[in-house]
Amino acid sequence: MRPIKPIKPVKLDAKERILDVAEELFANASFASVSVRAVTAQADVNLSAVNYYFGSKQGLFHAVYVRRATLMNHERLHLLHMASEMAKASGEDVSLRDLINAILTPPIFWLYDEKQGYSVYIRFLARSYLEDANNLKDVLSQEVDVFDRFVPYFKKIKPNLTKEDIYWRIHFVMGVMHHTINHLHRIGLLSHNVCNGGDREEARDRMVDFCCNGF
Amino acid sequence: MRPIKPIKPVKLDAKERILDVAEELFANASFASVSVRAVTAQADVNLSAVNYYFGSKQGLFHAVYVRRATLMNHERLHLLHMASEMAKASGEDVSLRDLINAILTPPIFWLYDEKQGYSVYIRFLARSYLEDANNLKDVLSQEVDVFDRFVPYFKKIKPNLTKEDIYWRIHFVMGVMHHTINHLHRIGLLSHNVCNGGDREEARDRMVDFCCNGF
DNA sequence: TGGCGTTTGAAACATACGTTTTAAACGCTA
DNA sequence: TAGCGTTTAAAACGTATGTTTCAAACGCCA
Repeated sequence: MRPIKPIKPVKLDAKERILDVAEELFANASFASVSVRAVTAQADVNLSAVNYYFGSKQGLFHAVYVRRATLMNHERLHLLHMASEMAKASGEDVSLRDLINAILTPPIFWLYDEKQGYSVYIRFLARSYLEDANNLKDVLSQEVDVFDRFVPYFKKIKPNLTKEDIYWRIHFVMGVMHHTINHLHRIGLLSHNVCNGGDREEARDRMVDFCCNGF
Repeated sequence: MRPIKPIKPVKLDAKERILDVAEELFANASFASVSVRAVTAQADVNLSAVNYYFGSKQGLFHAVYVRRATLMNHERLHLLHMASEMAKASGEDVSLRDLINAILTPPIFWLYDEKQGYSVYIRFLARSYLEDANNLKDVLSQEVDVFDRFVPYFKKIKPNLTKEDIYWRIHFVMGVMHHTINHLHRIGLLSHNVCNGGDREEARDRMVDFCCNGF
């Protein structure tokens, strides 16, 4: 039933298409409930392609993760760096708001980014936190490294807090973020459609406000 | 180390044992990755029992939920009621801390309750938030009803907040809670074992502090 | 004790899954 | 064009799954 076949097929790489589809499906359902067949069918690719390119279903999952993992944490560190430079120039400390901003802005802005598929990735990432920890050891360790870079700044602003306090509060900030990401659509139900969560600046600012005060 | 064994074999109902095991397995892994066979084997029950008692695997999942669902929300409303009575007696408003407390204390205390299996249920509940929304329509609506009872109290304490503000902040409080429940073990990794998250009062108080300030 | 509704036991069924296999088709370089 | 490594195609394999079946065992009440 195909129409006239074009000379050059305007298709992305099969590998890339598989990653896109897998990202989307894994973002919306658990690892076990997403079948390789569903991925390959939706990516318009042969069933064996997944095992060919990625070795296994697990390999595919991991590949989806690593494709964009470091980029987001680099964005965080970049925001931290910029805030640090600005503060240095004006002779002040980095503000608490800057720190929270640097942690929350990349994921929440990605969440609303429809074009490049980052939105899907963020939901994928948030969901994958609940999968078996084996798949995600390197996910964790990378994020831990990033937050370690933030701790001294928190400590400088709030010298009376212990490291324990700071870790707990970073943990809560992550909680606000993950829950917002996973259940953003639910704010409508909770509020009887008073809130809609459609504006990324609003969501970001509300989260940042809440977390700054919480800290 | 049980004392003398009574004459009647002290086995729980098969039905109850299935629910206990399913609760535990569903708390630790996704719906699709938990097999009926794993449940029945661990519950020391025949394979067909699940379909006999609950009709289907989905039915079992739903039964696990409904077994303790209303109780927790009743505890929340009870705490709200008590705080309201105390406040009335002293002629004051219910404090913000009382409200946050009433929302967070039941789940977080259940989380640390080893004896009655409530701990497992709380993790089951938090995880089930990420499963397909179809299974959980009544979960949501019940929780929404409970929080609606809280809104007027928030409004009275913070009259300058809009309803929208309040719903967003309740949403964030839930985020802190769910993330803490799902990733409590992770606070150790994040903090390089500075924090351990072993004390329910500490966890509760830290969450309440954070959320009170955030509000 | 006898009878009957309820519960359990063991096996089988049909299906969906991840993975493997084998050969054909493709794309590039010599 | 010939040759060869890479990619795709289609089918099959073995296994695990949810569910059904049907007879045996049980528990209770007359």
